[in-house]
Amino acid sequence: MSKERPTIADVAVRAGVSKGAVSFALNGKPGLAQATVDRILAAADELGWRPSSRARSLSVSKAFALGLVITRDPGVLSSDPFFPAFIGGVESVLAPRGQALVLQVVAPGEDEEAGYRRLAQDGRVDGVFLSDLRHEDPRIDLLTSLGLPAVTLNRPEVDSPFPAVCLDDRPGTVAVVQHLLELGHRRIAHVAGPQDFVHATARTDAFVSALAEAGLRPAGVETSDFTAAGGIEATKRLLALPEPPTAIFYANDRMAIAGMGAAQQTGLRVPDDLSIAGFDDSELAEFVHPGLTTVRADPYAFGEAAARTLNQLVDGEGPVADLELPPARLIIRRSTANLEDR
Amino acid sequence: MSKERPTIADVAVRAGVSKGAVSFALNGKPGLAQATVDRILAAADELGWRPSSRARSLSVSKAFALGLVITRDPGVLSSDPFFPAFIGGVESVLAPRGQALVLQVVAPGEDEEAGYRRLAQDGRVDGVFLSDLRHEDPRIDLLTSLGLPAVTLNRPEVDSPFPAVCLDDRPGTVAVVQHLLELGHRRIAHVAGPQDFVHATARTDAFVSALAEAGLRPAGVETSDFTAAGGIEATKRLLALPEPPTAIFYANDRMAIAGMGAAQQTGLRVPDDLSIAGFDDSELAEFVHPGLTTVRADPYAFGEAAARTLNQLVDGEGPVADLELPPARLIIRRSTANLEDR
DNA sequence: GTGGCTCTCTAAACCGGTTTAAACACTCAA
DNA sequence: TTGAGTGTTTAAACCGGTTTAGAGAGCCAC
Repeated sequence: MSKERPTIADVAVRAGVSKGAVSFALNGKPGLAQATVDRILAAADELGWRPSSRARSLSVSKAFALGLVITRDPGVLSSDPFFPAFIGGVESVLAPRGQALVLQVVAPGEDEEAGYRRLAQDGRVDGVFLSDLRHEDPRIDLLTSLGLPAVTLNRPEVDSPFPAVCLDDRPGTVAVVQHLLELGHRRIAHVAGPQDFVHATARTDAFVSALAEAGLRPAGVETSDFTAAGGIEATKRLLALPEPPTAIFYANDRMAIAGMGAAQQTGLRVPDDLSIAGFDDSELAEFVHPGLTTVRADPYAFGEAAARTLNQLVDGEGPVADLELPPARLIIRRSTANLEDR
Repeated sequence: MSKERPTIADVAVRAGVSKGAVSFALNGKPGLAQATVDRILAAADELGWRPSSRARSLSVSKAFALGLVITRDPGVLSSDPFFPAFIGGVESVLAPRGQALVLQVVAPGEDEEAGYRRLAQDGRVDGVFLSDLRHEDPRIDLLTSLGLPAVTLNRPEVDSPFPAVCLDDRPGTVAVVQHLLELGHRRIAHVAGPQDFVHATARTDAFVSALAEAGLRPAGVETSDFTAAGGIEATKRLLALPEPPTAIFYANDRMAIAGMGAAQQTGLRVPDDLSIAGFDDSELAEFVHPGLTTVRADPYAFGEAAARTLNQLVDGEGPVADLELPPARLIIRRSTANLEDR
């Protein structure tokens, strides 16, 4: 029952033309009589022929695929709201073009470099998305030397030959701080992400400088790791300070939700005793109790934009411009409240 | 600086042999003198040559890639703890073999069939994982007619020519019910997943029959959609019953956590007034307040097993047996408590 | 010396497309 | 009648591997 797939030669025979003619017709190249084109396409249709991407890949030296290497512990990845939505956005661009997305998950301990190397040297992808940028990110040089086109998610600090698609976290962060200030908070702390990540430090920096603008200093900044467990630890340390904060801004929702649980466990009421804000607007943020004030980005649109930009680069039609997406914005829910309300 | 990649011909010249010899040496085929093999491998090494997977694909008619089509709304996918971990497990098998994972995310409304068709007809993958099995799942027939090897995640109800890798949800579900019964609960309700999914009904059925075994009937069964919003709606309906449940078992953690928030919002205390249990043991389950009693499967191991099985099938060495993984098991936390404790 | 055997190795076909150079058919102008 | 020009089509090379049939070389036995 596994009918052999027809090849271009079958179509050629059926239409009474040469292989080359079929190829021309399929790709809309000029030089064929319209009648011939019609006849060829009809024959292809009748045979249900679709060109083998394997053969095409070989002859045009393109993979018709883009790659995404996710360097993250699979366990932690589970509850990361970013990638699934991002991938959805990427797919929405790739699918209509007949491209595929090649995914690679490497645990932090493993050889991340090897992941990119494999993708490049096997010629499996035409370009990759560079996410979770780090300071002095070695991957920029790696990809340059591999000759693999890439798009960076946000702008790296090192000199980069690659276009960047950017979603500025800072306005959202600043909005959180202002919101908390307006509510009367003065002792505001921050649970940051790992400081080797550019986006983590961006949020931290924006937080600190927004406070500075109001003449305040952070009530505490705890560096954590974006995980729920880490969020709890950081929360405990902050609450144990001689002058504990009245509000905490977390660098992601997961830490915020976990931190909120930890605070509640110690008997604190949120938001009466402690205001809490997160970052991501993950699905649960709206539905935990109380609903989490957070910052919403649009990872789906991020994925779309990144895929489009990477394709522009891969297609090689002129220089590719950086792209700035609408910034993340504040979503106010019940987890933050007026300091006087208690 | 983009040094042209060396080809097998370059290696052949350098080693002073024919292309065929290089191929033999690389693939460990017999018939070459050991000295020659060494010389060839050395030459390949010096040139940094790795065979192009494009060319290999074409000549051996294999893609060296497996496919996963995820039919789910990207927004909902965000907080699904299953796939990322599953993919991590798959990768752990694929990476050492030099295989790639091709991912496709299609929104429920879109043409899911087209997703599989593309993967098959483009010859992009050698086989696919069939997840989220549905009743009378049309994809079994589709893949059969496409001639695309597959492995099903759990056993489909329709006759299937594909091996199944199974992780039984029922023991975990039964354990939840028994746990709640032991705590003294008699009015136990269930928030189910969409009943067109096999795994959703499996949990529901196990729930109902476990209760029946104790001579009880469900205090209510609300079918929902695995989302946080759906979990809240279902919870409200259950709590509005004339005889509301004292315990609710949710078909996944996301609905459970959201439902817990909803219950708390109405003034109910968890677990004092209402016990809550989930399913998945997602990262947040441990850290919400109170910690969520739930059922833990091992999606990473699931991914490993599925990838191994699919590769066996693709490699075509004899019949492939179904595989049964250790069942999910109960994790008891603070969200469930003795009925008398209040 | 010849046939047969084993051990190495190579030339060439092949996978299924794309692309280039050239051939062919036809018209039109000189 | 010839030549140039235009439009259409094809044959063949090519992408970079794998695989098959067979060529040589060396050795042994008869």
